[in-house]
Amino acid sequence: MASRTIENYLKQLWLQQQESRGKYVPMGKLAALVGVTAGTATTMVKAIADSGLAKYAPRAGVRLTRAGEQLALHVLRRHRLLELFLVEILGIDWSEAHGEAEELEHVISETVLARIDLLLGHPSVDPHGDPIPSSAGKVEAPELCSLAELQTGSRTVIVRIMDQSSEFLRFAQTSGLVPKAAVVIEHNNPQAGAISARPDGKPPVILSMTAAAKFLVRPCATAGQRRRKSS
Amino acid sequence: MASRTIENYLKQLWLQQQESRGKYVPMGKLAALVGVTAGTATTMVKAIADSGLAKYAPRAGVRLTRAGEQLALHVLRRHRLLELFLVEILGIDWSEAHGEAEELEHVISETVLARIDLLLGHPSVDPHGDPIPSSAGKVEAPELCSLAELQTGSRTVIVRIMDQSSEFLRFAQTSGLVPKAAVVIEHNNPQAGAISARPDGKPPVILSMTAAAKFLVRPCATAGQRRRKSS
DNA sequence: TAAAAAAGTTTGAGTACTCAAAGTATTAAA
DNA sequence: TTTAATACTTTGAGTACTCAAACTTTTTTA
Ligand SMILES: [Mn+2]
Ligand SMILES: [Mn+2]
Ligand SMILES: [Mn+2]
Ligand SMILES: [Mn+2]
Repeated sequence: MASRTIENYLKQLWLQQQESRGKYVPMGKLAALVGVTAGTATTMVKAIADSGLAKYAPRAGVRLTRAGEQLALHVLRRHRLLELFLVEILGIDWSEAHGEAEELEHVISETVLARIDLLLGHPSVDPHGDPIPSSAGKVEAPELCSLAELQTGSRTVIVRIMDQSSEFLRFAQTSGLVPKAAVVIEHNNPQAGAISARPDGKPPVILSMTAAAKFLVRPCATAGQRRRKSS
Repeated sequence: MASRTIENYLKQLWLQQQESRGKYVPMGKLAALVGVTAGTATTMVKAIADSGLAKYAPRAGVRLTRAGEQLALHVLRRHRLLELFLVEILGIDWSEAHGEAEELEHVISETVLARIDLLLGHPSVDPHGDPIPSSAGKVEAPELCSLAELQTGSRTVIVRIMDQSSEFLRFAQTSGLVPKAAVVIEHNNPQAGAISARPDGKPPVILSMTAAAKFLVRPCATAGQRRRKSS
């Protein structure tokens, strides 16, 4: 069994590989994500590579092997099921669930995980809209566009939030920008570099393009155009 | 914050001190409970004593200080609330709950613990009938007698089981000897060294005195005599 | 009471991390 | 194209455990 330290490295690696479409993750990036110095990351990555969970290319970066990916997805499944469980069953605040799950993900047994999964009705997404990998280690993340890409007058529904920090999540919650919330884009002038989005039954919220890009939505169709089919 | 290693030492120390009425716990005993060699226990105990959580008397043993006791009770509270939670909410088997809780007790936050406590309705005993320490660090364990002490013909109710091993718990469960079960003592001849107890609606179970002593009951009044008042 | 057994302690070494600081390779700037 | 900045790696050392084996003290047995 992988130690909790290694589980954290693998999970961050998987998450980062999603961002940078399969490219080698640079050491500095990984070190920052895990919260250690670059030297520590280098040492650990070499050990991880030796156990066959990743491929290490000196001075280029690291990439998970198939085995490493599977293990990472197992950890991610535990993390996301736990987040949902904490929010739905225990009533823990949305913004705190991530931090709690970060610890619990390493000590929950398969038995307990299976009961949680059952109790939640085999859910497919966590409280932030992130997909929950199956127990067989599969995830399907549909292509989504963000609030930043929608034109003035569009109506859409938020499905996923791409930031786990409790400050951002608290802001999102008080603004009403939560998964399943219907939203109208009141203004999106590319020149302004900011948009105004109004969640159903709430006052409009002003967002920078950076902030708006963190809210993934569906459907993507904008006011003037119909969107082409996507997988 | 105490590491999970130290939390385990403290908890075992507290549990053992209950058995041996406050006497110093010998190193060998502690080592066996924690599952390390005597040398390791000696080293760790010296460190624990240095941080003020225990008093170490070389070649005599260890004893918790007030601070150590409080910390131990906090761990025990987490352990027992978790056991009940695992059984009641997640439907984990009675015999497995202890092992699961052994890991979880070190990573649950105060926030999550408070929610579990609330969800369970501030319970006072765990699934084995062990009392749950209050958040202020108080436990009251009423004086109880065991099945072994009852005379032939006595009727009583099981309230607590003094063995956490999953084999013993499975045996207890299939026999019907669980907390809250009503039991009649069919035979208890001191010369035989074994008793026969019949749980309500179940066939009688033969128990050695050692096994019978693990089932704590109330009331203690036997067939022929009335029991004197106890605190 | 001396020898043997048991219980406890110390020492030396190993694992699994971690960091700071020094050294090396790669990339960007001048 | 030399120089400087950046990224990465290596080295040496520290923490928090752990064990095996040697040693010491206490208790038992003869
Ligand atoms: Mn984690
Ligand atoms: Mn999440
Ligand atoms: Mn434990
Ligand atoms: Mn218990």
